[in-house]
Amino acid sequence: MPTNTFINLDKDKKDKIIEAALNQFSEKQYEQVNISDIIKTAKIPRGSFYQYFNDKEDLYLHLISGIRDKKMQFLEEDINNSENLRFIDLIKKLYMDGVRFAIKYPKYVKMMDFLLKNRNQIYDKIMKDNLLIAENLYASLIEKDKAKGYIKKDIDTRTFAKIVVQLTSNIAIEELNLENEEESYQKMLEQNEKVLKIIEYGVLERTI
Amino acid sequence: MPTNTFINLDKDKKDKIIEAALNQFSEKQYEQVNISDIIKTAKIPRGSFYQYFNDKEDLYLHLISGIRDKKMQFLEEDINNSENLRFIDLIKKLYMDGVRFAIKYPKYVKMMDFLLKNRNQIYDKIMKDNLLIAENLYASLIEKDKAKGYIKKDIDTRTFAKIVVQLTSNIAIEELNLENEEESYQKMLEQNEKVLKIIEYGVLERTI
DNA sequence: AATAAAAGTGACAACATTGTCACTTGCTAT
DNA sequence: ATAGCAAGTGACAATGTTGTCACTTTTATT
Repeated sequence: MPTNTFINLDKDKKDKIIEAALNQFSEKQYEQVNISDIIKTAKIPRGSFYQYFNDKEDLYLHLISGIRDKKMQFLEEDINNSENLRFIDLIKKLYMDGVRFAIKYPKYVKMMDFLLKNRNQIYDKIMKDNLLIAENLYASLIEKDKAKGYIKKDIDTRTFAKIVVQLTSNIAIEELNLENEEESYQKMLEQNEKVLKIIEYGVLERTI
Repeated sequence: MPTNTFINLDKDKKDKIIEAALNQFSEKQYEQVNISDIIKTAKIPRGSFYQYFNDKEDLYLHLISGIRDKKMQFLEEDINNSENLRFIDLIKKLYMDGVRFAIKYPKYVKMMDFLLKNRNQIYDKIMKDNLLIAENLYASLIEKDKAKGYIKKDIDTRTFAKIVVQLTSNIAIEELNLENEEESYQKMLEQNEKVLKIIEYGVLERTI
């Protein structure tokens, strides 16, 4: 956790530091980022950095926690309504809002992308739990939908949940192109549609 | 590429070096591996290393190329028979042989796993092409199956191919447990069955 | 204005790692 | 046996990075 000294800093200075860190972490993977670059960009002396944060990890976790808060604001409503929706429709909504989030905060998304694609200690610390929470949430919703007769009972719940976690966190992000927001948005949504269609109905021609 | 000096080394010494490198690269990600550890384990002097290889990347690419050769031996037959099989059955076979490979050469698989989960420059150099080749091969097979009426024509070929690449390279490997080969094998196959069943038939209850 | 506490500062030691180079050893062909 | 070439060797300079610490400056309190 950052020190109180950092918390009490005036907003401008705080922002400057966060911004500098974000620039680094959205361009390189965790191990490649070094404190020297951050303090150079933020124009703070070395000693100050260590007065604000324990080390690189401390700063990183602080950034991640900020991102998580922002993301929650976006998704809160969806999750509150999860009772009323079919699982597959909830996924669609979550996904659409995820795309909105990606467009609004591209650096956050790039930073999270590095995290997702770099399985290191920090990944374990942050994501293992989160992905498992998502997987568990999905699993319970899938079970409910099975009970309601929306989803085939002979589908393995766990596997289905894993697939959704995998695909939503991986495939569509390829389409994210910061140069052209509107196009990105369209492409990511389309990609999502196509993936979910396969999940919903399968690929095999019915030959009955 | 390794130098001739390395190529001409007697097999024992070569193996010792390869083995030492493999141990490192199957336990840590590329950036985390350092030459000092490798030469310490292989018990060769620093100068020798640089007489054999240009640098870490040179050694790494050499290892990868060895792995690729080994893997090809396993999959050759499957791919030669790809004409006669439905796409979905080819995937099943490729996958089963992939599992056999994983059991037989666990360190190779762990090393490749690090590569897959660490999107860096080297990943781009090695995998981008390979995954794209796989995706393209899959896409062409999917198209053929569509023509034959095995796969629904309104499925997006590219998306389907991407999903297969994603899922086959990610989900089942979680089950790899080097402590218990037999169990690993069973679990990985089961996991594969479940994933493919969802892809084949979809998850939605038919409510017609 | 004096004092104390908090914040800011940057030089520096400690450490880690890479690639080189001058030297040594071993091998081969005459 | 010896010249000449290939291979082996490890000390070392160069580089990069981290975290600390003694000192300075600023801010708050009386």
